[in-house]
Amino acid sequence: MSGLDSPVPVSSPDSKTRLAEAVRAAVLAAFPGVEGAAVELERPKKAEHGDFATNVALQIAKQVGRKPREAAEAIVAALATHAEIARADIAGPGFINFTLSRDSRFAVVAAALRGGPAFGHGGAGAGRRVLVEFVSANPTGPLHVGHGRQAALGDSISTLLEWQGWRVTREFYYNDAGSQIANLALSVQARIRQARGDDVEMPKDGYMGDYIKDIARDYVSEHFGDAGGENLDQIRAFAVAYLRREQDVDLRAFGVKFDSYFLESSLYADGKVLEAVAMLRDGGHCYESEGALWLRTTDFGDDKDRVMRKSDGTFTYFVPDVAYHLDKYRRGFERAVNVQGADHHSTVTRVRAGLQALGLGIPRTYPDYVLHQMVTVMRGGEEMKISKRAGSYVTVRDLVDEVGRDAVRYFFLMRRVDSHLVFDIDLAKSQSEDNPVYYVQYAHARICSVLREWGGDTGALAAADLSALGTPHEVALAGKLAEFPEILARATEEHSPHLVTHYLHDDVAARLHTYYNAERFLVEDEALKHARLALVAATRQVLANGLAVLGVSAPERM
RNA sequence: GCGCCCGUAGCUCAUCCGGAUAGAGCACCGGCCUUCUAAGCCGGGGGUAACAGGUUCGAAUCCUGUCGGGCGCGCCA
Repeated sequence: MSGLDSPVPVSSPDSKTRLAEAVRAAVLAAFPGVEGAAVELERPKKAEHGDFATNVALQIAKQVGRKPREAAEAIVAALATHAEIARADIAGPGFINFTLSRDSRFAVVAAALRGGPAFGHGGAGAGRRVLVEFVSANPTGPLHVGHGRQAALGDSISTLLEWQGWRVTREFYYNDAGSQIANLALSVQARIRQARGDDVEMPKDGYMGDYIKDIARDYVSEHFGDAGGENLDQIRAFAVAYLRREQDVDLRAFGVKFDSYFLESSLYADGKVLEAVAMLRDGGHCYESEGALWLRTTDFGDDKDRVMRKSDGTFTYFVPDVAYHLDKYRRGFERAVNVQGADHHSTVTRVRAGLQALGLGIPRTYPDYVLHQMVTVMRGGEEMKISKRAGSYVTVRDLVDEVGRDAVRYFFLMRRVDSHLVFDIDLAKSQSEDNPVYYVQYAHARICSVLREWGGDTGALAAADLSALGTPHEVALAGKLAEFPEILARATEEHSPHLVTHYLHDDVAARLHTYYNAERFLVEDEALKHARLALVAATRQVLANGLAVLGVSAPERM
């Protein structure tokens, strides 16, 4: 292909890295032996502060016994000529502001177009393995909105990790044997009997949603030998299979795929629970009291010790939890990320304590936890609390049916995980720029439309001559595009997809909008037209890649 | 009572491993404008970042305390 040389290696040092190294060298040249001079380059908020800024002079001023601005002058004087730097200015209390050359400013356009769907990938994971556990809903009912938030978060965090070179396994863990499942079987049994006219009560704390009646009806129609609902084991197996199937339908509609499903019961069947108990005992942190077996988790930072085996001889959930995470570690997952609701935060300390008590040298912070706050759903200015199917809560399916998968995913990712999320159904449905997902998708479709209207070879734009670019809008847009790989790297480290949503909306789509209003792209001047089309095509690529990380589609027409 | 999270413009939220004048959208006010898609544009008012201390050259950001809200504190999962 003409003009398309070998693709830019995505891991090659970019302007920022090269500049940081040059500044570090200058600092050492100006102040030999200076310590702790970590050169952090940041992208200033104000355009007049240039493309990059560093506070290194302020950091070292005291140590080297100079005023910050004097130190900054010395550093600038020591700075070797650098093709990418157009100028270096000292400003404010002692910041050094760097302005890049025009070529450097727009280098991102070719990088994004050549990188294509891979633009934004990084190598931090280096092929290591990570297990992301999320949703992990017990098969006792339809998925609720909290599970939806977990599904969106877990899937996006997984994608982010993949983009940084991690080998990711998405895993769904579920309890198929505990007391909640017994309760499910009893609830179905009661509905079977009620349906044939028996005067029976629902169990205490039974599941009251209409779906229990559906399961009862299907059970009866498929199990003629048990019209009276006598076979509780068979009912339980049927109900679990039924609800697992339902949850899978919902997850598929949501576009989430798991690589593996892990059953709590398998930990018992495979002897892993007993093995974990034996290991904990050998570790010397167990004791018997009041007829129960305890683990001294207070040795590892817990505020009280935890029961492992109850006085009735059964284990608490804590033991299989430890066995499960030991199993993750043994399967070769160097890291594990658990996405759960904040109501599980009390398990964090005790699971980690249990893993420490094994004495295997598992990292103290294994696994990582992403605990999200509550979700409430608003419609017509009022909180929506119930659904027909589930009875007492709003389901993922309700949301997806009403506003579509893209909006649900985007809305679940828009907020920091540690703040309460209000899902505004009316906003999610609206086709207006007030709706953030619509706004971002529209920006993408609009660029596609411009490129269609042009009708030229978009592949050739990667090699376009960009020397006609240079307006403030163009500089600002290109600068934001260049930030994309950094945003992804940070979102990965912090398990924070919301950084990507804000970046796409506020930084990319909004700037494109401004640019669109300020300039025409399909102008007479061929060189200018190609340069502008290359810039917007690069913008399209960034929007598409960002949406892909969120699991949201990037439509070509709207 | 104890633990974790939150408190930023009228509203919804960014910024938070310390940096420059705390940003964006909506709403409000004043002008202009009718499109490569069907997103109007420009300008303006609006802030004690809950509160009080501390650390620092510098605090929305880190630390302590107070107030307010959410969640969790069982031999339930």
